[in-house]
Amino acid sequence: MANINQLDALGDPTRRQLFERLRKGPCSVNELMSIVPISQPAVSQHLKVLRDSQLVKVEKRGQQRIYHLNPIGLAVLRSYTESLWEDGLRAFGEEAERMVKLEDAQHEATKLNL
Amino acid sequence: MANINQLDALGDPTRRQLFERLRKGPCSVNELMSIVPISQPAVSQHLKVLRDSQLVKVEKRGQQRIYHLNPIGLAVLRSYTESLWEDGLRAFGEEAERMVKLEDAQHEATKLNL
DNA sequence: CTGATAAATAAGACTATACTTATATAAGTT
DNA sequence: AACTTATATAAGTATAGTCTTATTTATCAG
Repeated sequence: MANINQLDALGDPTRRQLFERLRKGPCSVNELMSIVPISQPAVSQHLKVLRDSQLVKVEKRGQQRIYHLNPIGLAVLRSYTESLWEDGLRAFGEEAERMVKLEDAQHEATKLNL
Repeated sequence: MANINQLDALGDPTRRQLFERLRKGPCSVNELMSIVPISQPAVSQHLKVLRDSQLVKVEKRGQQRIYHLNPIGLAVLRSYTESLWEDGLRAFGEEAERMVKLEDAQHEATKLNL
């Protein structure tokens, strides 16, 4: 199974908060610090995890680091959930089929009880 | 921000293994135990997390519990990554726009250097 | 009813990981 | 060059969360 460590990266609430901020647009570490009640190093560590998962990338602007969404990780995650959804549809289809059969059976049963 | 704890649920590798098995079709706890090198209670605990996130649901069959994918959680996760992808496209679009501008500028510069 | 099998829950141990403080790097300012 | 601002890295601590063993609940077979 491939590297779906985007899920690991998003598996932490604090990291999700940072990530959710980045969804709205690029942001410096300094600004990211202000939206989460932890120290600067902690923020940097979270950002490293997000970077490693390619959900996010950095751009150097002077002494600042501007964080952005990284389409690569987003694409991986999307294609994963997309294929997952297909499996779900299949599963749900089978379920629906069984439910239909059950309904039919009940319908037959009902007719017999007339 | 809504309840995206599907991401918490999938933020653990062992849990992902179990979940990946369930993608292929329904499965009893007993069978799930065999694909992961941990005790039965540990498996049950993971399944509880997956259930709570609605990624998975149980069907009682005699003394067995058959686990299935649950379309609800899959749908939530999918719609989340879908909107995420849109944000990514927007971000990538802006980036592309900037790159185009940069190319234009370089093109102009090149022309000036003729 | 007794015993066996399947799974869940309880409680505590162990571990991974999210924090902290301290320090390093690197760019900008005077 | 010395000082400040912005971020990253290092190393150790604290804690959340993943395990374990023991026990409970529930269903089936004799």
